[in-house]
This record gives sequence, structure tokens and C-alpha cells, in this order.
Amino acid sequence: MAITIKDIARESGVNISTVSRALNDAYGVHQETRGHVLAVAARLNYYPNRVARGLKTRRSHTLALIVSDIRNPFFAEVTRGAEDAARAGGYDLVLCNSDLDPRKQMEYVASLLEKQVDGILMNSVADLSRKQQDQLAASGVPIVLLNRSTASKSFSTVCADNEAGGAMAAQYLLRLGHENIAHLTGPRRHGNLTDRARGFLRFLKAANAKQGITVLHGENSFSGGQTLTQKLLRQQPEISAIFAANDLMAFGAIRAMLELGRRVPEDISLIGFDNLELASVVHPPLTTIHQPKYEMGRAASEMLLRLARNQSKPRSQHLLLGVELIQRESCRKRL
Amino acid sequence: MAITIKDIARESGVNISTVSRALNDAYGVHQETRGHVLAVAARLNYYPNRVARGLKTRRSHTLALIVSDIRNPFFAEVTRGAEDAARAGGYDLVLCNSDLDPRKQMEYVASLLEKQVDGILMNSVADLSRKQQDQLAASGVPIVLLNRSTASKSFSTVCADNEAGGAMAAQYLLRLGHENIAHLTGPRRHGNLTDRARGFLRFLKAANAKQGITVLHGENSFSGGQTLTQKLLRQQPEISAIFAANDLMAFGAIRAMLELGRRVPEDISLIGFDNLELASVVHPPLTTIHQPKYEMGRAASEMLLRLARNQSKPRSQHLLLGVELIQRESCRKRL
DNA sequence: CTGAAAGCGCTAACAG
DNA sequence: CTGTTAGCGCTTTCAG
Repeated sequence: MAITIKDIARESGVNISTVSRALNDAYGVHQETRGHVLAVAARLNYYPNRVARGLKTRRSHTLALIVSDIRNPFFAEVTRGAEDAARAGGYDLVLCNSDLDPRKQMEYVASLLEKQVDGILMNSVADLSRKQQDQLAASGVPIVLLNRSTASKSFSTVCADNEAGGAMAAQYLLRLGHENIAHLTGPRRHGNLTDRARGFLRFLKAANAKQGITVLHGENSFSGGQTLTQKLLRQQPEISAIFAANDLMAFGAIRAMLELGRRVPEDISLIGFDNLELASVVHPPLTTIHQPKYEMGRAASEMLLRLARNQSKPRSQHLLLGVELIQRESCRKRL
Repeated sequence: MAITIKDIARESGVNISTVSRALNDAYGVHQETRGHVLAVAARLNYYPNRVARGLKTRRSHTLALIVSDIRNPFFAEVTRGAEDAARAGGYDLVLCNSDLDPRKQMEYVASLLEKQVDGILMNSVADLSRKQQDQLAASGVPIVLLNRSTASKSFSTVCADNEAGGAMAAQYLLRLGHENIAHLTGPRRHGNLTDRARGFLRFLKAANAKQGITVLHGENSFSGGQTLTQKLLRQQPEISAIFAANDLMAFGAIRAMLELGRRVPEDISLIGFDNLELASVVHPPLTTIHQPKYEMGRAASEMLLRLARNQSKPRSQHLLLGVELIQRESCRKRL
């Protein structure tokens, strides 16, 4: 049986409420009694039961993070940022993997509400029905959406500036003199990737790119990048630069080119998006657009902490974080 | 204000204890009342407060996982397995990143105890002082150690069979006809890596390997593998096969060889350990020893669940999971 | 500054 | 089968 404030009250000859005060408020209790109580508590090796406290205070000091899959290195990084910030604020973080399955997501949320978490960080609600989203919003827990800028107004968000990143990629490739450019991206409607494509194409158009741009849609994965690249090089062997919508696709592209005997960057320049840790490890080291993943997680946690602490639910907040071009060795000037 | 069993008791004209029973036990309550209560509960959109319940039952239905860093893809995979199993058992998983810092680790544990978690999964306690370890063991929470086989008897463990894996690597390289073999590994005393080295060397010795084996110690990281390989090839350019203690080091070795103009596997065969997802993505695809990372996490959670459910603390359990050789393209027969 | 007492929401004897 | 009652460990009025 763990020892409680009752024990330490008995042991130190004061009332449990005094113990409680001594343990919490620095004020409202005589220095001397306070000292004594603390000493007894230490001697008995007392540690408070936060569950009981939470029942009374209606705060669990626990946050939750729902990602699609922690094995995705992008989310691992975000998660680390979120956990660090939560901990710094005195909160725990419970981790949930939803695989983007709407049912799983709703089950997690229900379970988390029952556990009285003070706030939820979510990867996405895009796959939830309108009704489910309303239900979420109505639940009352503060929710901040990660990696979504276009979400409904009911939720706060933190996201990287995907559109600006797309534009950066375009600008860089143009500056290197490329004219025959392709963009490899994911499914047609995929919030973030769509934003990247928009920024990319908009910049090229504004710059009066001399030639048409090829945009290929496929799976936003390693093998998707590989497949699309094979297809691209068959259709348009004269291509001189590729913008892959994320690093994983870029890795797939590298593999495909290797197999087809096209060299990066000698024959074809390649730029990715995300700046995964692996990007500097592959050969050639990948030039890419850096997303501040850790900072996104951290900022999201901090935002959620603010929301959780203000009982009164304030308007939703939105944060857009800047991205950055990381030059490595997968691009070069067109001859 | 959330609605409680009191509300639904009032609304349905029965006592709160009847409500509680209706909601929990299927038995001991008339089907009719039960149905009615459930209906009212549903109508009021009731969900139970697990914190209150936990206060009474002394079970939080929450597990915790302390890893050094979730960004390490190895742990991400383990974590996913652990979370899936926890959830399947009706438990939440709180994630903690310790960076292997003993102080952080102890702080996490203290905080988790206060939150009344039902069990803790830990990456390692190797860096904890004897006293800290005893303190942990004395705390009373079930603890299972991940990825440790040699830990003190006070804790349960689940681990991959590192020694057998090392032996497998040796056997494979020998079968390919290699005689001039090097082993690149981490610091001298590093539980798992040491086990791999032992298995490797023991097998070679037993097989009467014709030549001496070179073992190089360094950092167990990408750059560690890179550095060691540079050093190795300077000292012994005639080496024909390398066993890297983990995939990350193997990736570093690939990079170093690329830079030195030595081809894998044409000039030198390379085998890793872990079978990270990247292993199939690098060039050449890496032959390696597969650790069942997901299963380790799952098994650890399941073991912890068993421990948590049996109030009486049983003896510690130990599980050693098998490893597997994954043949890809980084090794070939010696000419 | 300290004590008494109520109660957070739920479970679990114990009666009936 | 159902109601009464007593807490779980802690915070928080309200008195004194």
C-alpha cells in the first residue's frame, strides 16, 4: 500500500489539509510546519497520487498524440519535439497510431476523453466524415492539428509552409538553368503535396518557364517515386531536373535512375522535400526542402498546452512554419 | 460539466450502483433495467471517467515506454509493436525519451509512478547506478527491459538473440569463401554489440578460420562506420568481407568504400545487423541480420500486461527472440 | 495559519 | 436483483 497524505498527516501531527497545502502552495502555511511536513514526507518516501489529484482538479496533465504511424521518420521527429515540449510543461504524452483509419481515430479519441487527457495532437482529420469532425469539435478537448493548414476552423493547426517550399524548389531549379523539369507527386488531392505542387507550378508559370512542365501523380512512397521515374524517363528521356514531392519519392527516383544508368546529378538534377535524416546519407546526398519537423511538434505541443491551460476555449490558432532549401549534391547547373 | 453515473441514475430512476453494474458487469442486474440504463446512458452521451474508476480500482490501464530516442528507427518499430499490443489489451502507452540520461530516466519513472501507470517498458537500465536500479526494482511497478538479455534478475527482459545473429553472419561469410574478414563494432562494452561480436568470433574460431580476424571498435553510428572503414582499408587493403555491428555502421561503410573507390560487393562483401527499413533502399541493398523489432515491442508489452494483471509479482521472465539472415546484394562469393 | 468537512466519479461490500 | 454506504487520495471551501 502506497503511503498517502493521511499517513504523513498522522505522522507529523497536523491535518491532511495542512499537508496538502504544505506540499503544494508555498504560501498559507507556516514555514516551520511546512518544513516539518516536507521532512516527514521525504522520510516516508511519499509521492503523491496524481490520479486522485486529477479527479479533484479535473486535469490529468496528460496530452495525447495521434499519428498515422510512428515508424514514419517524419512523425518520429515531430513526436520527439512534441514530447519534449510536453514534458517541459509538466505533461505526459500518450502515443497513438491510427494508420489514418477513421474508426481507429475515433476510438482513440473516445478512449482518451475517458482518460481525461487535457488535449490532443492529431496528424490529420482529413479522412473523418463531416459528422465525425463535428463530434470531435464538440467534445470540448482542445485539439491541434499537425501538418494541416487547410483544416476546418474548429481546430488549431501548425504546419510547414508547403507552398513556399514548392516555390523554392522551382526557383532553385530555374536558377540552375533547367528547362525540362518534371514534378513527381502523390495522389491528386493530398493537402500538403498539393500545396507543394501549387507553389512549384505557380512559381514556374510566373517565371515564364520556357517549356511545359510534366507533372506525374502516383504513390507518395519509395516505390511510387521509383515507378514514376521509370515511366517519366521512358516518356521523356530529355528531362534534366526532377522535383520529388517528398524525400522518400526522391530516394525511389535515385534508385530508378541508377537502374536505368542515368546519373544524379550529372545527367539529371533531383530535389526532394522534407529533409529526412537519410537525405544526407544516401548517395548522392540529396538536395531538399527542409521542414522543421521537430519544431512543428514542439510548437504544436506548446500551442496545445496554452489551450489546455486556458479553461475558456479561445479561438483556434494557426501557425505556419518556414521551410528552407538544403543544398547538397543531387543538383547541378545545366550544361 | 461532463455527465456522470449520477445523472444517468437520476434520469433512469435507479441507484448509481445499479448504473455502475449495468455499465460493467453483464450479470447481477436484470436485463430490462440494464437495457434501460444503457439506453439512457447512450441518450445522454455518457462516457465514463476512467480517472475516477482508476482511483478506486488502483489500475490506470496505462503503460509507459521509455526509449532513448523515438527518432531512432529501431525504437520506432519497437514502439509501434508495443503500442499495438498495449492497445489490443485495452491499455494506453505513454512515450518517454530519455536520451539514456540516468537522471531523466529516474525522473520519468517517478512521474510515471505518481500517475499510477500499471507497468513500464524500458530500453535500458545499464546506465543506472546499482542504487538506482534497486530503487526501481523496489518501486513495485512491473518493469520489462527491452533489448537487454544480461540485465539483473530483478527485471523481466525481451531481447533478440544477438549472439546467434553474430554467428549467422560469420557462417554466411565463411560459406562465401571469405578469409580476410573484419568486424566493425561499437564501444568495447555495449551489451548487445558485444554479444554479436562474441557470436561472430566464436563461430569463426570454431570453424578454424584460416586467417586472423580484425575487430575495430568505434562509434556505433553512420559516421562511426565510415571512419572505421577508412581506417580499416588503409591498414588492410586486402580485406574481402566486413561484418558491421549494425546497419547504420554498414551504411557508413558503404559511403566510405564509395569514396575510396572500392565496390560493394564486387571488391568487398558487407553484412549488417538490424534490418532497418532503409537496408533495402540503399545501394546496394544490404544483406543483414534481421531483428524482429516489431515483435520485440509486442512481446514486451504482452509480457508487461501479464505482469500488470497478476497483482502478485511473479518471478521475472526472459524472452529471447530469434534472428534471421536476409540475403540481399551486398555480399558475394570470393573469387 | 490550521482544522473540519465536503466531494471529485466511481466501485464494492453489505444488506435487503 | 437493487439500494445504501463507505471510501479511493486529494483539493478546497469555510470556519476558527
